[in-house]
Amino acid sequence: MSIIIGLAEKLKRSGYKLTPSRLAIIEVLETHPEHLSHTQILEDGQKIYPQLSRATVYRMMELLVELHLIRPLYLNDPTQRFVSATGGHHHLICTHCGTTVEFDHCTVDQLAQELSSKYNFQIDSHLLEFQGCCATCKLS
Amino acid sequence: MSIIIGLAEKLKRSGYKLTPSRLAIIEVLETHPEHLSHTQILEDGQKIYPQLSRATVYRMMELLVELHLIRPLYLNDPTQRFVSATGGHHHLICTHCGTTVEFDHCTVDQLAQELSSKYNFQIDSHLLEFQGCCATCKLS
DNA sequence: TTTATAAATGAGACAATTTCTCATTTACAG
DNA sequence: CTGTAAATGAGAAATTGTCTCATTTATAAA
Repeated sequence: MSIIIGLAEKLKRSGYKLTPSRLAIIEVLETHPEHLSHTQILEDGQKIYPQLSRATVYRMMELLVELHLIRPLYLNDPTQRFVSATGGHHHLICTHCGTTVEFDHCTVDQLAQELSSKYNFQIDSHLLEFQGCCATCKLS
Repeated sequence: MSIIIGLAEKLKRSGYKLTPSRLAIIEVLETHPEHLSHTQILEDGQKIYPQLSRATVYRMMELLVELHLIRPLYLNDPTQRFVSATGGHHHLICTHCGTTVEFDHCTVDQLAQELSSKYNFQIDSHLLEFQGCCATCKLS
């Protein structure tokens, strides 16, 4: 699940205005478990707020990435998609059929600490993706 | 480093023809340590083989991804880039300035095994990305 | 409540990226 | 050498991403 709770509050708290466009985008993000692309967010957002424009979606996603609330990722096509940057949202991706399994349990915290001190890098989040072949595709 | 050795042999062995276009692309991939985009590969490839076309670059990258020889990734812009899918090529990405540090040491092998049996997934490769703030950006 | 103001927006032009088609060429097995 | 399927280049078309600017609006402060 990629549900991100409380985006509106976090935006507000950071000093940004809560406009109908932004609320529509947030509603889409909070109610869709998928890994949405800009276009999907635009289309679903327009069902809630028809004047929503493409430019606003791009601006909003850029803002949310800056605030570390979401994170861009690639799955298995050339489309930029987004997942929550808070909490573990990691993937097993089948490179044959594109099936994506999400898992939360992740064991890289210690590695993160080591890298952080080695490179003097403040680590905000991480993404772990395994690529391979799913059960179904293994049969064919 | 993102150097990928032996692409030509692997392609050949999988039954694909070794054309001048493909050899030019391979040469670019094998001699450039950066995370190249389609456009960069096209431009550099045309220095080796001037008639190389954009369509061929797209087709070739798609093929190499299918064969698990390279892997698409995002850094800090909406451009699709590629790294070797063999061996560890992981990243620390600064979300402020885009600086990317690459590291090889990775500690997810056991996790990979667990996931593999839990989901009956054959895992071919993985990608680990840490996002945060680099030493320079922390100062400003 | 009203008002002032910076922030945010939509619309659409524009630019870049990606996909597709199709006639022609080519690598390579036999 | 030859036949063949695979691969290619060129450019059209579609999609995705960026930018500008006149207008609107959320919100803080009066």
